Parts: sequence; structure tokens; C-alpha cells
Amino acid sequence: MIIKNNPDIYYKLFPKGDILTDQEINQLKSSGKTISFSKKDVIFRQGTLTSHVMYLESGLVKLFKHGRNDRSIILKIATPGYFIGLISIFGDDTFQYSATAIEDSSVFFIDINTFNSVLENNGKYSVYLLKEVCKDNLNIFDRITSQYQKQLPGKIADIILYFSEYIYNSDIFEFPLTRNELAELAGTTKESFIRTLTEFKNDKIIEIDGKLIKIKSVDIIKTLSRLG
Amino acid sequence: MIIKNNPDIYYKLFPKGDILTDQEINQLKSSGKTISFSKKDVIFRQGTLTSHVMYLESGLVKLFKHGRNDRSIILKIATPGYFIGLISIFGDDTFQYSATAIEDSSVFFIDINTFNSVLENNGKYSVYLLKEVCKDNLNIFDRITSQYQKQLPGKIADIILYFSEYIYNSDIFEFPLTRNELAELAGTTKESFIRTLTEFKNDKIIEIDGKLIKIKSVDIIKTLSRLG
DNA sequence: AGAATTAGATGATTTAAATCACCAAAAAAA
DNA sequence: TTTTTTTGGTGATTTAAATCATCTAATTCT
Repeated sequence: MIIKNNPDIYYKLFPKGDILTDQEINQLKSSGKTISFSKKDVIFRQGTLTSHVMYLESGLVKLFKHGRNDRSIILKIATPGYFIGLISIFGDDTFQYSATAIEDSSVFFIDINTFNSVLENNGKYSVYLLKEVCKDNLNIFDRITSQYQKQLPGKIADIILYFSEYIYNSDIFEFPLTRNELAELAGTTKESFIRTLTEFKNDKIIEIDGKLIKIKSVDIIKTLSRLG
Repeated sequence: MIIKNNPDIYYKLFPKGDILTDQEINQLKSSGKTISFSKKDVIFRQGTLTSHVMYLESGLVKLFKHGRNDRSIILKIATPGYFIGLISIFGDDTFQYSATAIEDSSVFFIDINTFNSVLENNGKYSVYLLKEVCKDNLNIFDRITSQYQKQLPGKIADIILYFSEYIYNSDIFEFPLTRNELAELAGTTKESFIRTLTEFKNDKIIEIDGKLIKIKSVDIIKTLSRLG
């Protein structure tokens, strides 16, 4: 589940087992190139042409769609081991969402033709990737649709659990996003997000110190998330 | 063996070109079986175990997630040529959403092991399917996220365009769903859906006669959809 | 360092849409 | 056929959350 600081940064690109041959691994490695991004750097922008498969080696990246009246919707916070932009690369010729680094990050860029040729010659690897894409998309559907009918306390509880369980695996963590971005992840506004967070603090469910969050009662958070 | 009048019903299962050999096509055909469903029949239910790849030959099927307080969220109306439930089959061991026929439908069931073995032995077919899944998921993301920040007139305009352009390709069509289901597709309530539809009628944007809809001004509908 | 911008926070007000409460018509079940 | 259930429809009311306004603290820029 937690992917941060995994010693084997390529564990999703080169999965364990006999899926890829050494020759294929070398082919992918040698056709690729690692690029570093600083916090706030744009990795790719919605609407631009796709050209490379991008594999997140380290850092954190937010994937978001630009909505109307310059509010965006954050689809996902990508952690190391994630193929950022993959579904746009295979599903369209332009990116359907944008990606920016929310921490210093390094991304391994692989030439799309090389990647395609490995996939076409290695059905097992294609099926592996297909399964990864399906799993990921089920998660995104789940997150987005569950937000859909929840009201604020449920949404905010979800976000706290998202970071606590999925990203950091800890009861104490720092939000890597501003309140405004957190609101975009939760599907609400900055003001409403802050207000609800303050209510949680007043109810002694969490402690807040700026971006630092300490969960005092996971049970209540989970109940709020469940009941919506 | 399944023989239907329309020779094209398998165009997504057996794509044109040299992707699949005759032998592979026969392998898939002979391992499969067509099952007919009547309107309102359940094809699979969220939470049950996945076992077969299901390819929609004819009819219409709604794919929906069960939400809290027994309201559901319709992810998609599947049309012939769609692999219903595919991302659950590859992404999980249980279905993450339910499928019911909204018209009499026939579904081609393929044994998952046979399908997997064809995919693993034929990288081109796997890549083809990967691309289909990515395209489809981009569309679902798009539909769901664009609803997210739209208000009622925009949402309802989207639904009208969805049926007019995506499902029926006509200015005149019949909703294959009840008002309540349409609301679940639009992400609102029955009452709000009806009210907005009535406003559209009063503004001479559409004509309504029960489930029959006639679009009088596509331009206005599109503007409403765009401006949200 | 000082100015300017962005982020966090809170109160007051507005508003869009859900909810509630009906009723009539249609469809399904008895 | 009659009864029961579901669906479509409309008005009145409530409410959750967005918007507006404002302020301080923190960053970022020059």
C-alpha cells in the first residue's frame, strides 16, 4: 500500500516474476531517461500531445482536470511506482488531465514506441499493465463516485483517510497540498474545507497545526467516511 | 455457436486487421456462449465474484454503483460492442458495480482463462484491449468529473446530449430509463431532474412526451452543457 | 528589508438543490 | 378487473454549502 521510500523504485515498471526478460528490461532502461522536477513544476499539461510513458520514481504528483471557472478537480495523488498519464497515452493522443509535482520528484520517461513494442511482444507484460490500469481506475471511480453523494464531513474524512492510509500510512502526517488544493481533491471549496476541518478539531477528532495533522480518533473519522 | 444477423456485432471483440488469428477467433468463439437477458434482468451484481468476460452483442445495459441511502450512481450506459464488467474482471476479484439490462440484451460470455491465455499469447490484442479500456475510462472520468462542478441545467443538458449523440445519434429519441434513473445518471434527484426538464420544455429547448424527447435547439443545449 | 502576493481562517449572506408532502397517471400484481 | 405499486409531476420548505467580505499570517518577490 505505501509506496513512499520503497527501496526498489522500479517494482511496478519491472514486476517480480518472469514477466520481463533481462533483455526487455535493458531495452526499456536504455530507451528511458530520468528527469527531475521541483515542487510545483508542471510535468505535463492537459490538452498537450502525449509522447512518453512516464513512471514516477520518487516524489508526489497531483493529477488534475481543469474544470470550468478555473477550479480544478484532483483525480489522484500519484505515489512512486505510478504510471502517470498512462491512460491518456493509450486512450488518446492528448493528455486529458495535467500533472504537477507537489514534492521534488523524479520521473522515468520511456519512449512510447519502445514501450509499445515490448508490450506487443510480451502479452504477459501487457496483461500485467492492463490489470494495473483496471485496478487504478476502479480506485479512482470509487473515490470520485463515493464523494458524489457524501456531504462535507464525509468528504473531508475521506481525504484525511486518503493521506493517512494510502499516502503516508501514519496517524500523523503533513498535507502536501494547500487548503485550496485539498478542497479540489475533496470536491468542495477552500472555505468549506477549512470550516469542516476546524469542526473536527473542536470535536477533538483531529489536531491541526498548519499542514500537520494528527488523527485523535480514527474510529470517528472512519464512521464519518462510511456514513457520508 | 452464435450466429446473428448483424455480421458486425463482434467488431470490438474481434477487431479488424491482423490482430487475431482465425485460430484465436475460433478459440474465443468456441469457449463462449451467448446469453439473453430481458429488460430489467440483472447481469451481474456488485460484490459478487467475477468469472467471465462479458461482451455486449445487442441491447442496452446500465452499469451502476450502489451508493449510500439506496441511491445509486450510473457510471455508463453500455451499448453493443462494450466489454461490460471488464475493469472489475481484470482489476479485482469481485464486481465493483452492477449491471442490468435496460432493453432486451444478449451478452457473449467468455471463459476468463481462455481469454487470458489469448491475451498473454497475443500482445497486440492485449495492447488493443488496453487502449479500449483507457479510452473508455477517460470518457467515464470526463463525464463524471464534468458533472461534478456543473449545476442542474448543465447536468441535464449533458444527459440529453449523452443520449442524443452517444447512444441514439438522433434529435428525437426515447429515454430508456425512468426519471429516477436519469437522475442517477445526472447525479441529482428525480424531482430536480423533472423540474429542469420542464424548464427546458417551457423555454422551447426541447419537446417532451413521456419518455420521448425531441430536441428543438441543439445549440442552446450545447451552450448549457458547456457553461455548466 | 520592505512590498506584494498567496494562504489560512472566520463570520454573514445567499442560493441552488435536496427534501418533504402531495396527487394523478401508468404499470404491475393480485 | 380491481388493487397495489411504481412513476411522473408540482408546490412549499428546509438546508447544506457556496459565495461574499474581511482580516491576519505566511510566503514570495523585488
